[in-house]
Amino acid sequence: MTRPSPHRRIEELRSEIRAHDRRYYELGRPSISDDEYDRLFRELRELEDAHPELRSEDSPTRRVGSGLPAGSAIPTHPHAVPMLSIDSLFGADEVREFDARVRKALHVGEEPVEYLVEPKYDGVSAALIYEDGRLVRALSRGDGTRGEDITRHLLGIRHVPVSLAGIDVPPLVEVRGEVILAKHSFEHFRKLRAAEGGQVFANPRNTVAGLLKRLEPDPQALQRMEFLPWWLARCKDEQGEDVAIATLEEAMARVVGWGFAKLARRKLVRGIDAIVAEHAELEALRDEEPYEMDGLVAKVNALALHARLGFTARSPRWALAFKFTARQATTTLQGIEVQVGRTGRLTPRAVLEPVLLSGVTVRHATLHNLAYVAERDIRVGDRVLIERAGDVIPKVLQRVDDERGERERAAAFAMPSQCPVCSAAVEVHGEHHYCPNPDCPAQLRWGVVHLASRSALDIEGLGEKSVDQLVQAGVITKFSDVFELRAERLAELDGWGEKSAMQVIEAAERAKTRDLARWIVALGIPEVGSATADALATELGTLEAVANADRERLTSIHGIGDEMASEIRAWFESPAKQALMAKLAELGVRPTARALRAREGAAAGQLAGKTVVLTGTLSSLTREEATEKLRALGAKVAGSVSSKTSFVVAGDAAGTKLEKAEKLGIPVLDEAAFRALLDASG
DNA sequence: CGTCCTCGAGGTCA
DNA sequence: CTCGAGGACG
Repeated sequence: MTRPSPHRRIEELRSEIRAHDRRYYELGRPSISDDEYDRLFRELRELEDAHPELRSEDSPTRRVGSGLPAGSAIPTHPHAVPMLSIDSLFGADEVREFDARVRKALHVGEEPVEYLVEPKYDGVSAALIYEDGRLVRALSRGDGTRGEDITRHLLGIRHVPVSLAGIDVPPLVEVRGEVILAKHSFEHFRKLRAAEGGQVFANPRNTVAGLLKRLEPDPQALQRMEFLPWWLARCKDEQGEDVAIATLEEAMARVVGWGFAKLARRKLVRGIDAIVAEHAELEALRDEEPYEMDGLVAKVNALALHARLGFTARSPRWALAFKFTARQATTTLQGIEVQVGRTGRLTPRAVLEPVLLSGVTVRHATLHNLAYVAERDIRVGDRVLIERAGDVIPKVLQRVDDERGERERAAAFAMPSQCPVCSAAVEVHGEHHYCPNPDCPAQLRWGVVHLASRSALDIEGLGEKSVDQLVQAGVITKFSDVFELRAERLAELDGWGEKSAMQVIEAAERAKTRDLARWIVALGIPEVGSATADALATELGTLEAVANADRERLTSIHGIGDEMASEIRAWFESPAKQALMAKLAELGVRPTARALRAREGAAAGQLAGKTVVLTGTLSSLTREEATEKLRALGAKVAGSVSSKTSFVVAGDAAGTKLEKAEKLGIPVLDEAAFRALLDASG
């Protein structure tokens, strides 16, 4: 095998890397994996190191920061043209008002104005200054009038041309744009950092900001960042006169011609309705975009009109930012409560100044445990960044620095040493704190809620609210009271009419003979959830058999090990639980025995041996129904995607499970395909 | 020992 | 729906 000469190979690598760079941008997706890209890049750098004579100014490797010794602080320079921010608007009405103001100022009557519209990518703004086609300086926004010198950082970024392409490059050019990190790069980076134990940033934007603030550029990290241009701030000819350019569209075309990335979603529209429509379209595409975007930016296209419209103190009058509903928000932490859960676990919970987040007002958010709070040094009074995980559960991501600088901060959060509900001395197990008192009212409350919940006995009319009330009133003082509710007693309480009382009593009555697996779940044995309950039910058949099974029998069941067996034995051997069981039996509780042959039936199903994962929302049936149907066909329905998953059924708004399935190359069925499968097997 | 999987916990709103 | 912790298993 003949080996190409270093010279040939270097040229090959350079052009290959440039080609990937280009595809990476124009398609918004890499044509090869990041690792593969890194490998090519490394090979090129090694070859260049070995053959200094073959180095070239325009090699992709020249982008990487040169590693000069750092000064004490990043120097700043003035912006020749102030770097203002664009006014953020939050509703179609505000956008229409903006347009009305523009048309009034321009005296164009009803004539629609032409706007250049593009996604507002969530990154960090930067200005790149080129003299005679060479990058001489890069500045951050700073305070708008002066920016920090981030030249060495920007040189390390792919697609920031060191020199502008083309023959007719004007002697002075300033291009502004956004330094961003694609979502998949952020993920990669986050995992890497977490593995190294380095600082982990909350989102791509913070990551970029953090990396640009470092005195010493981090070449590896910078290589993953990208630059998307959004404005040509200056373009001067030899005489120092503005080069004649009529529209923003034309200006951006030039920028692309010089070698900058082209925004696939930038588009020219006429009139305000088109902007509103584009906003809706982009918001729908939000999850599919490779970059985080938080809205849309629309700018008046004709540059002559920019001059006529001018600026307010803070922002240009010819540009608007139309934001999407926020998914992350910053708010003030007003307090930290400690909740006691069903298992006695103490969970700190953030009390927040109410803030609007993806369409809902968030007042509380989880703080998980003491370690989580301590690691982030979150204290009452801090400004905190919150997000709804999977657009559902709010959580506090991190503390954000207060612009007003360091203030006196509250004391660090500490877990109480006594249970906030029953005052029992708190015990610590690993990361978690527990109230050890089995009679703690909090445990009773959550225990009853759990027992009545959908996945357990599904007793209608016994939600959190009513359980609270009944526990408070002393109607429920132990689990078995649920099955001894009396209409006369309920009638004494507020909000309980004859009808609702009857309904709950009947629902409880029906619950007595619910399926065995549900009953096992309802008991609330530690470590025993629905999967384990299911296994116990199918293996042992009756509640008595479960209660009497010894360790050996238990651990012989697939999915049950030492730990679970101990918990199960301990539960059934505890005198209090034995009393409970006796009482339940006396009250007529007879869980419906599980037919042991259910397993054989399953084995014969069409989907026997398959593991299926559901994600997203199906429109024609609920998750439970889908799960049941799949089980009936012999499939195992798992909660998370792994290499063992046979296929994934993805409904609307599918989340990370879908991504993972795609990454692992696991087949994905959409709802239609899933229905077809069910029909074919049914 | 690493990988897979289950458990448990946590908002708001209709 | 998602995440971390930790149990089960090969």
